[in-house]
Amino acid sequence: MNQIHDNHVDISALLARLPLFQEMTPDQLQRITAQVREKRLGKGEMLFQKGDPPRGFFVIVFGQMKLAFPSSSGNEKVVDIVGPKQSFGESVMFIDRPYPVFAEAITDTLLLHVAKDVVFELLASDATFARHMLAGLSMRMHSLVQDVESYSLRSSAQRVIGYLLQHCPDAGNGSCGGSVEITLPTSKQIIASRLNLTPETLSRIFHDLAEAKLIGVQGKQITINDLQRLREYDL
Amino acid sequence: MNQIHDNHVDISALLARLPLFQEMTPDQLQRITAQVREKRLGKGEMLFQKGDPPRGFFVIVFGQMKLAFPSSSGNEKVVDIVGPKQSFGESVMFIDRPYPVFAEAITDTLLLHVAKDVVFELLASDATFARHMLAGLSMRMHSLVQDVESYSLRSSAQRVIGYLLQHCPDAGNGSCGGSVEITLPTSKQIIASRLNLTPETLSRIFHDLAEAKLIGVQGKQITINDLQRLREYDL
DNA sequence: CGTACCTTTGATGTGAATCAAGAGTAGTGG
DNA sequence: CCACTACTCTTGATTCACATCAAAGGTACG
Repeated sequence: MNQIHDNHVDISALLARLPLFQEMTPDQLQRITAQVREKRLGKGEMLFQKGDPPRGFFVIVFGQMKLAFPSSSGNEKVVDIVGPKQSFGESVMFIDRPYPVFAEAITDTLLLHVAKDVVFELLASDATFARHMLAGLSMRMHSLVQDVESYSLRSSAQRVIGYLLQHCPDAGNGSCGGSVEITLPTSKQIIASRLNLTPETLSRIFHDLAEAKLIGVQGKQITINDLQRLREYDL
Repeated sequence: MNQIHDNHVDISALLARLPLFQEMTPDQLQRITAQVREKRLGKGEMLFQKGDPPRGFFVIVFGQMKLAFPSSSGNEKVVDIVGPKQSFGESVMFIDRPYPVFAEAITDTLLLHVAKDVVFELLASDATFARHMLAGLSMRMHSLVQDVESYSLRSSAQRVIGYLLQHCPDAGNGSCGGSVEITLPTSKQIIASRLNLTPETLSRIFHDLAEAKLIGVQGKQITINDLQRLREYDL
């Protein structure tokens, strides 16, 4: 049975596990939960379009969403791929602007929608919440800035390598020269767009890296054979 | 006499004019002011390097700073050009990370430094301040996202045109087809980097636009002859 | 088991970078 | 005030990384 048809979700428990709502009293959590709306989307369904007015932010319970710019000539630029426990749409809440991207479900997805006014109430009453919110936004800023760095001064191969390294489960272990297994979170075309590449280019880069024995590719399974050498690989 | 040598600056008055500190009681403002440090930089001086630990954020009183990524091979990527009344460095305060960019004075500059702990105190005591902070960060996120859109799916000429349109004094007036005068805020090489272009390419684009009678270029003075047609210009 | 989409591979094209000079322009000091 | 130095900006010739176009496998799913 598909998860999308399970109708009982413990919203409070889900929210409590998010960094944003940590350190929250059960009472507060209760008030939030009462105001949260569930939203189910089938694969390929649109949550909002670029230009729509935001009324709150979203948290993914299960599934995957992509945030992207539409573009004339059908192609689109994926800005972010968002998975379970992650949230999106916070920042536009705080400025009176329409969404600058659209959001589409990559797979069947269950979302929670937290209304804007709940957030503003919490902000007024709870300084910890404000700090968490600021930290969350700051994190997102940080990754965006990293992306800008990638797009601006790294080659396509370097961006792919950077992506693989970021997605190593065993993060930060510099001394380990062994092999690591990665499962790509979604299709190669979406990842290509996320990295500002065409699917063709991504395919060729994977091919080249595999030929150089740096990685192995089998569908969505990527094996990094030599973390050290991959990090140092140039061009 | 150069402004950098004027030694008396009314910090409170300056802060009061920033969106971030609007709606603040004189008492609060006083407490902040006491904790603010002035910092003077000569043209070309470095404020911080990529990798330095942040201890607060900065506000520009006069002058100009550039925020940029260093890069092997001398070239650098300018992420932002910041001018008077604008602030920078807020977001890294909220996450325990080093600066992802460096900051260098483009001209002689006077800055105010607001220490991290002052911000956290205010955050705890004043929900309005928290909202302003969130709004400020959100604005910055929004522009970064716009930049990503530009870099990803606009041609170099489109980015230049977008830049010119953004810098029209008479913003938002769609019906006016007349001419507008713009003064570039800094050197063309820095603007080129900001737009992810080489100086050569920017120069050629200006040349082409001028040849098409869409703009006039005289040093830093750009005259937009036909707003309408410039907006529609394609390639 | 066929249709629709994702992925790979090859051939070709092109936008912008790079390389290389020269032409302003601006600060500096005699 | 002019010469000297140091940039910044422009212009042209050439190169290159990546996109585009085209077509053939793979894979998944109704």
